[in-house]
Amino acid sequence: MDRETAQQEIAQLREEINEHSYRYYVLNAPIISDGEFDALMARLRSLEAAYPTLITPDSPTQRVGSEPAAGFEKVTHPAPILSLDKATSREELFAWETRWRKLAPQAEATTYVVEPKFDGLTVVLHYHQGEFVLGATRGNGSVGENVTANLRTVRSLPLHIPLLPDGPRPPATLVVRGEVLMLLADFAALNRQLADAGAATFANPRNAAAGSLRQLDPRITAARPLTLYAYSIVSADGPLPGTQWETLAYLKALGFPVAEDVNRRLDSLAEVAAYCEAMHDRRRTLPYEADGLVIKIDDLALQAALGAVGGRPRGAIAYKFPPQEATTRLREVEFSVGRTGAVTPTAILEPVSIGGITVSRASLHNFDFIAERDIRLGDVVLVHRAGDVIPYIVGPIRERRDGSEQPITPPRACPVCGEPLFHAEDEVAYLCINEACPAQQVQRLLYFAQTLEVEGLGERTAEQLVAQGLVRQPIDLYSLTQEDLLSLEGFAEKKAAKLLAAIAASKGQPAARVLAALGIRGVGLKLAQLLTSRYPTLTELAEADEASLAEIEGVGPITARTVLAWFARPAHRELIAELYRLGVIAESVAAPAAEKPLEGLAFVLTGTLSKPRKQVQAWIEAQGGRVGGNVSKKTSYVVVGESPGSKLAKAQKLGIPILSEEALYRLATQAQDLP
DNA sequence: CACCCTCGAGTTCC
DNA sequence: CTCGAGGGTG
Repeated sequence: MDRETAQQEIAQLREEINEHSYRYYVLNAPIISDGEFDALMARLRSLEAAYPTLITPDSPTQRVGSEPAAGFEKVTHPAPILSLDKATSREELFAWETRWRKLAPQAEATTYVVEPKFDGLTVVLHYHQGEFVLGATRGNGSVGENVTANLRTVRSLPLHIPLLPDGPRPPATLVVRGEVLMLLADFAALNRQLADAGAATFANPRNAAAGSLRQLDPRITAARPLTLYAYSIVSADGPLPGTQWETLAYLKALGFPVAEDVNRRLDSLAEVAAYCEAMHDRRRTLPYEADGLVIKIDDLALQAALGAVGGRPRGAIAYKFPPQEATTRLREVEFSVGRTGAVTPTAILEPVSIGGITVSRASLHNFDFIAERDIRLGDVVLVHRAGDVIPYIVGPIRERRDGSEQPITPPRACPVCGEPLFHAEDEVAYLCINEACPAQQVQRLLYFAQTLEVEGLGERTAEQLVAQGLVRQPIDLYSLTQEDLLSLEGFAEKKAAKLLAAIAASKGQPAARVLAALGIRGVGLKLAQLLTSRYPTLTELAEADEASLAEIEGVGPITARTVLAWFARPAHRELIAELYRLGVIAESVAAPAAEKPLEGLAFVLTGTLSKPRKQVQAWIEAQGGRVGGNVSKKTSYVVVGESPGSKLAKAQKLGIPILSEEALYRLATQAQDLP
């Protein structure tokens, strides 16, 4: 191939690749597969390798990052980046409207634009004749740093505009403001990758984005999954839209990603306030972190006329969501003993309100978790709510130490029974290995009752039954009498009869369920089903040998050994026999081979469904499908209910098909009709 | 042997 | 929801 032909093909490839990137990153509607896209890139790379002089800085291959810079140059922004006034309530929003209306009594416009307040880094992007020539960080608002080389590696940043040939012609010079951030799914993947490599992880997506953008070596930035959203035009030589809403549309037409999922134009502040409040719950379904919303007067001329006071523009305001994290003091650490004997540390916190609820406890998971984060007694710790629900300790605020903080060490003895704890070298957990430990007896009983769905047997009752010596192991439940129960505090005839009935009703269960209820380490419902699919009765299972157990798909040598060790004990064999004798385990009846329309499909459920999630899960499994906890490449469908969680975002990112609950039921019936 | 995925176990608050 | 462990895979 001669140079000229190569040059033509290179130009064509670049155009194609840019168009497909735009469709993928900005329009979210790719028209070719990832594989085809990679092939185009590979072809371009090989041509450029053959003709290195044809490589230009705006080539899509150059997003991989160039040589490291010695430091960042300073860049003076064409207009200072101001910070916004804040509002945390509907009242403060209305106060803001009253304020600006006083200054512009003639104004009739009541139209506002609401946009996400991204938790990322503000960047200023300069284009000359449609080419991206300079990109800077916010810095102190007036002077930022030149991070052009790093920004070039951000996939969703247009290197030249417009991206589509039929887009509007850009002005000769154009300065755009936007936000660089890391999507939550990308952040999680990056942290997993860093952790696996033994490197330090980032505390949050914002730090990850900041750390990635401020790398002196752009090749590192290139390997980090950064994303851009644009939201305003700082300057341009030529006519510009007169409203914020049109500006957003114009930016999109030029090829910039805009946050269409959140952006709204609303006709009154009452609607704005309602939208803000509705976003409290919706924020966690966003693919990125946002700590609030930005509200701007749509009319840009009016915005400009209102000016700024104290470095804050009057024509816009930031609405902050109620915080989902807070700092508080770690007062104490409590140690609990689970049914397996594992000792779990729990932080007792100075009560603090996070996102509307008061948090006073949080799991510390294990002692490695404490050591990794260097969490100490008396520390002020940062607490957030994982998935906006479960309190999670992010780590200590080291700056707030006064030297009185004490290290947290694993106890030597079981906090409940006092026996020495066992810590295997290659395991994280500290275990109480005393089987008679009351804590374990209680937890095992609870687990058994829960697995067999014995209603009315809660923690308090379980504790009493064990403390009174009425129940040592779960099977003792079946010999409880009315009299026994009446001796317990809070039990009168009605409650006692109810519990006895519930215990009796728990008989006649499939072998798998009872096997799971026994609480053999590592054997839950799934594993129990695997085991009983090969050995339908527990008596047969007890006779199996290690090798044949480990042959079962999904059962490995370790699980096989644990199971066998359990069945090797005479007391346990006795227990199995007794469970059959009492009828707790039903004599196995071969289930009729049902139609399995969802065979081989993997589902993940998110949001509130019309029926309890468990019920939907059971139904899917009855149809032959599997239900997983998190979305991965292997997930076939994500079933979405009301106010879905982060799984929806992940599914969209991975391109996993989304089903409504109704569509799920339809899927099963349609499949049944297939030949 | 390093990855990715699934499962089990423990957990919070109302 | 998070974390660890076990199992399977390239």
